[in-house]
Amino acid sequence: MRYSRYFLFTSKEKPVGALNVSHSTLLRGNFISQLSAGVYNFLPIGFRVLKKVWKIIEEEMDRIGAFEVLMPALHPSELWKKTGRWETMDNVMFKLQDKKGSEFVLGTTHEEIITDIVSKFVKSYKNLPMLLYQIQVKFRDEMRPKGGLIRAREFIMKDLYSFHTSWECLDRTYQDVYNAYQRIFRRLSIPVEVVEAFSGPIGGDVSHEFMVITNAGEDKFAKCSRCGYSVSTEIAQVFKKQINYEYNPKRELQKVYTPNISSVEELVNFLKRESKDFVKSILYKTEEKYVLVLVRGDREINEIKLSKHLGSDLVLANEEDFEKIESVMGFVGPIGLKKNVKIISDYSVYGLRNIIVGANERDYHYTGVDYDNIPISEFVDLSVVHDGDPCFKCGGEYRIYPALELGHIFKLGTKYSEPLNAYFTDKDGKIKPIVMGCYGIGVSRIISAIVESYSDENSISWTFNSAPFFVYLITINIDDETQRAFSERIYNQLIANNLEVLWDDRKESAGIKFKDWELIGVPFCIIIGSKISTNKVELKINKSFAKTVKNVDTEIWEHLIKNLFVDVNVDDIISLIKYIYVQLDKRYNEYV
RNA sequence: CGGGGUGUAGCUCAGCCUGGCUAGAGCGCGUGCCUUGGGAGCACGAGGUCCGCGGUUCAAGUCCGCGCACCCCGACCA
Repeated sequence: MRYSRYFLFTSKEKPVGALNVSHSTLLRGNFISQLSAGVYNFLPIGFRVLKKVWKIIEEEMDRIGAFEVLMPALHPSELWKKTGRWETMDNVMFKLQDKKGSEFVLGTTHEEIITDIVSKFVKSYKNLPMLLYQIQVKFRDEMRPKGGLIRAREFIMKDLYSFHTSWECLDRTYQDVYNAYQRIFRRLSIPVEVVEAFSGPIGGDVSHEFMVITNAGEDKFAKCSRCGYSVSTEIAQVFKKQINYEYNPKRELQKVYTPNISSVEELVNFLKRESKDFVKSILYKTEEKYVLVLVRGDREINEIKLSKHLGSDLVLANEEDFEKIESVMGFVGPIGLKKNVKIISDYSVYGLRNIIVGANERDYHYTGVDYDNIPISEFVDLSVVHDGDPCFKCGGEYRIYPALELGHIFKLGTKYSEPLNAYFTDKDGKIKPIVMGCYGIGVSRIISAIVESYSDENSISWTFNSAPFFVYLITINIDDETQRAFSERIYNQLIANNLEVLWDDRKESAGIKFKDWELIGVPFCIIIGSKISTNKVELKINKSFAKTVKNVDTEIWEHLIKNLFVDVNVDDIISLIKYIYVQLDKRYNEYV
């Protein structure tokens, strides 16, 4: 590709509103451009990267025997109503109507559609298991899109669905997909952490997330520094026997006047105490009763854990509910509750003395409360995991990492096959619901993840399998006939050897070309300049890319650094680049 | 969905408070000269629905109302 003819318009100015490296550099490098909030164009060079990632995913899906399909983005409402998600996913759906007034939705995900397809054709155990996937655009009306491709309203996703006669069969496929995902991320050189996860509204029991550690992400996970157990902070449990008890000296129980002060922050200031000296009391309503949940003031209740413990959906109590239990919103507490309300507490409250709680009376709190004077019916693990908490598996210490979710795999069971009537006839002639799994990868998000993992403010560093070109060829002075002619020979030879090259043949100053090479993030740079008169051509390697090369193969690395200046011999230059390309190709694509 | 902010040249922004004649700058773009190993220099030039609609006024980019879009913080979120 000749830069002078290409659709490539880089910018040296940092775009306003681009808060993280990937958003900023992808815009500056002209990989993407914004059409609307959370809606992006993939421009030619960005689309090249997308297709590279796409290809790796296709190869790994093929390898586990999945077949690629392409489903519509426009879905009639019927199927979504059958599974109930027309209502439960309403907050992220783009809904629309046709001219007749029939309702449609732009696909947020495709369980309904794929299950419908399979239900129509797959009727026998002989055709199971069956794996189908697609790489396609998804629509989610996020309240707040941000970070460029990281949280978009229209984005590209790989979604695989598997169909089975039994859970045992599903388990095997789940493991296959797990391994395939590991291979995909390894081939793209993305350092992922596999994390036990909450399955959320997609449903099902078991799930794993593939996360990359970065501040640009919006998720967190906890990892034990001793045993390595990784788990989403949404569900991370703590080891119950090792709570960090906080003992304060014992004091008299006192009722104190705290006018209009109900939040922990306000109380901290007003009473000159620390947030861990308070116990938050939150009143929940379950189907049949009220439950008051206690947690130390510097912690937050994890509603997923709480709901699981109570075995019921949760609703926060409202003003009316507080009247019913004769307490006051904002001043509720576990001492002197008039009505019988079940009180359960997070472990973090165990052992606390001289703590502060609401007095169930407007503008009053109790101080000097001891944990064993509160009628707590049980201590349970109910709070959001913190850095340093004891690991559920081994009692070691959790560390909390900020992360970006790239993939998520679920065992769905029959959640979709039953309502959508996807049944098969088994060997024994019995009709049974198909057992399903589903597996997603955020394809466009992967592009941001690669940039976040390896790049800085002014330069991207694509990995071997994601780079839009392998070689960036710079001709310092295109008006110099010797330089131009030599560059052209190199250019043609690179193409003849299937080495993807972007030739910066513009009539621009040298600095612009170097900066663009760095910004665009191509692994190799060949520089044809005035040193051609002393028979030398310079090779450069993207710094961050060099590190990845060094990590995977020191031999290739040694070979490289010996040859940063090479003699003007087209064949030698081409064979050097080709050699490195072939070695890396083997390393990343054959022996993974 | 709550709070805050912004909308003027392709991009980044000034001008608005205190209404007034031909709406500016830097970058980018075009032409010419010069230059070619780290985003050069000089000269000339093109480029505007001042977000939209309505109102006030002799007069609106500027003041008022409504709407739309985008950005930020929070809540929410496979």
